[in-house]
Amino acid sequence: MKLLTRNTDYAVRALSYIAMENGRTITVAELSEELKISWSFLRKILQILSREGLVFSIKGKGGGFRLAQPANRIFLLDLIRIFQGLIRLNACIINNTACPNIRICILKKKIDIIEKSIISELHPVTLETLLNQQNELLHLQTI
Amino acid sequence: MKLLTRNTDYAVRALSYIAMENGRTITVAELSEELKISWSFLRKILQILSREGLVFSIKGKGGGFRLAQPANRIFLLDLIRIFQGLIRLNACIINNTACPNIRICILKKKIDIIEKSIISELHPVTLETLLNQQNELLHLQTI
DNA sequence: TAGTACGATACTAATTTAGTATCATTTACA
DNA sequence: TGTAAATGATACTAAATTAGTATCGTACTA
Repeated sequence: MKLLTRNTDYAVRALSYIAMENGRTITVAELSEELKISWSFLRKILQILSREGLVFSIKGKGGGFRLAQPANRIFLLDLIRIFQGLIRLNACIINNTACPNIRICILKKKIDIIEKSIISELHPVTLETLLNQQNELLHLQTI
Repeated sequence: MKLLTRNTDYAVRALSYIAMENGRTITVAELSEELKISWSFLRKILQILSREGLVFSIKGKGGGFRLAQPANRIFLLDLIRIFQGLIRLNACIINNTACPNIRICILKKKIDIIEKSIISELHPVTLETLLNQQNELLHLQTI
């Protein structure tokens, strides 16, 4: 059971990289090189991010991608939604054409609680959060 | 993202059925019929439960399965472990040959918290819990 | 107008989950 | 004693999801 798939993971990394370049336009080629992630896969991911309005794209020579939103408006939960769909832990048992077995239903409550917990932990996490974290860590290392 | 796979789901149902028959020996054929679950799939699941010591089996004519432990000693978390492996939400990102990107590491904390929350919600859930729940519900309906 | 970049989309490959089949062994009992 | 009923072990197939690639088209810049 994975909380984040590779898509999401790479999206986070790509966005982080772009964010740290302060408005420079970044090509997939550069991202791929710097992050050591397959060019074509990254390409697809960036296309999706663009379609979803998280980055905007500039075509042609000198083109590339920039953030379409400030880092504190880019939420991890949105990335998860985009690449993995809504978080629904109980799809299997509960939505399964009306679970034919009443004795499992106590689990629904538990699962709802877990779902809420996941969301409440992840809700405050934005691209900015992740970047700040990095700065803090870097700072600590220099002390 | 599923919290429980079908394996686990069916295991719970099968064990519940067996538990409610008060020590009678139950065949896979009966389980399959009553629970409307594929015979061969159930068969495999019961074989695993047997190997893992949650039920014991009686071979030959008149044989079948019984619980090898009282219902309050059969934990949902064990079933999850058996059929899905340990709950490890961060396998992808963190254990991934040392996540090459420091900026993701704040997620580790969050993910650990979520993992703990899942475990603490599910830890108290035993077969007995699930059965009692059913009794309560049935009771309520008769009032 | 050539080259560089993204847009759309279809395709393949790998992994995980779900489900089936088969042969061997044990047991009850007619 | 031998046959049918049951599980044990294990290998296999199928479906679904995730991961990754390829290709052709379009826009932009120099």
